[in-house]
Amino acid sequence: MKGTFYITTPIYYPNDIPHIGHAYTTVACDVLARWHKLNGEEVFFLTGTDEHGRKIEQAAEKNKKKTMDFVNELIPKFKDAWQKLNIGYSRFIRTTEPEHYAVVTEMLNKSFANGDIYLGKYEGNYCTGCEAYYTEKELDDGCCRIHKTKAELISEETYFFKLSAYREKLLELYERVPHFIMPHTRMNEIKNRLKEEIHDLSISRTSFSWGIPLPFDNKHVTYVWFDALANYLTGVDYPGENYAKFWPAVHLVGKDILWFHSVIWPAMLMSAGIKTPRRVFAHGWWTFDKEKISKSRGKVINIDELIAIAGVDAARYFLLRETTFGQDGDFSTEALLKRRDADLANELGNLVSRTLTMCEKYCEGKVPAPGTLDAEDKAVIAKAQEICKKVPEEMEAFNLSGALNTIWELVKLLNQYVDKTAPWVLAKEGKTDKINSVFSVLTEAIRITAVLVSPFIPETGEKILGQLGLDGKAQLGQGYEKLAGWGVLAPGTVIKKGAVLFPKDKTNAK
RNA sequence: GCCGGUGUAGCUCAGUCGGUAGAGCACGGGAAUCAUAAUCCCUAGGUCGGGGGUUCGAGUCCCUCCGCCGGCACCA
Repeated sequence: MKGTFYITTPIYYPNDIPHIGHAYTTVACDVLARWHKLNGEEVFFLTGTDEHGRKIEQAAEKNKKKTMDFVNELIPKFKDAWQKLNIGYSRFIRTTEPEHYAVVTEMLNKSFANGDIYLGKYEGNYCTGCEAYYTEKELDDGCCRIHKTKAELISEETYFFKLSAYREKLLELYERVPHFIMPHTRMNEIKNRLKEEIHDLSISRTSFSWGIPLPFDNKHVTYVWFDALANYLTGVDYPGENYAKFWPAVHLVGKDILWFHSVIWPAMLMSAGIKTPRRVFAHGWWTFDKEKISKSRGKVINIDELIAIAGVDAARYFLLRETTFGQDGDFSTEALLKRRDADLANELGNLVSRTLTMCEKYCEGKVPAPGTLDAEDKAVIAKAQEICKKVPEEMEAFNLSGALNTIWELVKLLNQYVDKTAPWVLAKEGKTDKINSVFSVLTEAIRITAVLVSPFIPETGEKILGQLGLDGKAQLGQGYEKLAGWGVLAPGTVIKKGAVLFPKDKTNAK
């Protein structure tokens, strides 16, 4: 084993319908998890749901259900979505699990014992209709958007966490771990914000009861922070074996919740005497046909719709290739189909297809032993080896789109190589030595491509390996060093050209 | 308002330590026929937002103006 890798998605609010935003974070985590697994590391990949809070409590009431029953009915939607998207998580955590209560309680007790939690008064704009506080920004001219009534300035007793006490320590953390927050511009934003004064954090409520009671005052229920964020510890059975093995985690989050993960969460951990996370990466948002995603205006794409357009792998590929990882992107059906057709069907799919067809025709359907390798053959091998070195560097920097770009350099090179060597001409001329070299190089380079691509589009990766006469799953478990080497595919292996990888004629792949 | 970023070919963007501009896509032309009519080759004369400065020489450094974008966190 080469070490461990622990990656998390945020826990999602189960009241939502899983849509492209959830899918993006989750797929990106899945790709990183698969990559590290491919690299021979032991991987723990956590996702789940955040099930406490006033909104859930109210939604359950509205549906005339017991809160727990109501929540239970919402969870399959998420699990189902992840299964369809081929997400290989290690654990699906729910904040309503008893184990989680224990972890949250312990963290609260530790912070309390440290003197980081104190009783105070929270003052805010309160809408009686919603029974909730709102920030200035969330109000229209001081009025609640739902009830259109003036929010009242009221105060209530709540416990605070001394976030302000951790300002310096957080800044030190960012200095000590240069890539703690990524991308770099986000690090700057957070640092700048922290240069100013920060307020302590209200961590309890008395206005609802669906949550975890404070261990030192059970009139109060834990408000989001200690509850939701602590899931990352519960996920690895803190303080048990998995925790010892996998912590600290890499958190992948949307840019909207970066503050929580890069400021509040590390401060909480410091207070509880627990190691801070390894890294927090904030990705961008998707627009839909250039418009902000909005449920009310129908500008949402849920996961079933996403997959229905061009299949699972095309969807996964699109999300990670279309936009530089970390920046915002625009989703449209046309753009997705274009990616599927141009990159996946025409370039990758067709490369496999033309190679295997010719291999059947000119090499009796077997991987040939190479003939004498000339300069142009060797150039392809050299490039493949170079790419095998570059991709891990990009994955290490979480540059997922960059990694795909690099992999496609190889795909493009191989199509060029086919055209340049023109095996159909070689066949007419009876140049079997060169033909053997060409198909030896091509099949091996395609094998490498399949390996590189497998974290992103796992189904396709395995299919290609299968067509090369290999057992895809077994292959991918062998460790990157071996898989990225040249000469793994043994001469004489019988290829099995299968169905076209990305058929274009149907708009519905599945 | 404060902080930060950005403005480069029709579109999306690369441009490292300053030395007279690059890629992908789209468009146009051609080659080839193994393949999912897929692939490959050729074609970009863009005042590098405006102006000023430093320098032998500036997308590349400095100043200034204009435009656009992001952050300003108890938005669970």
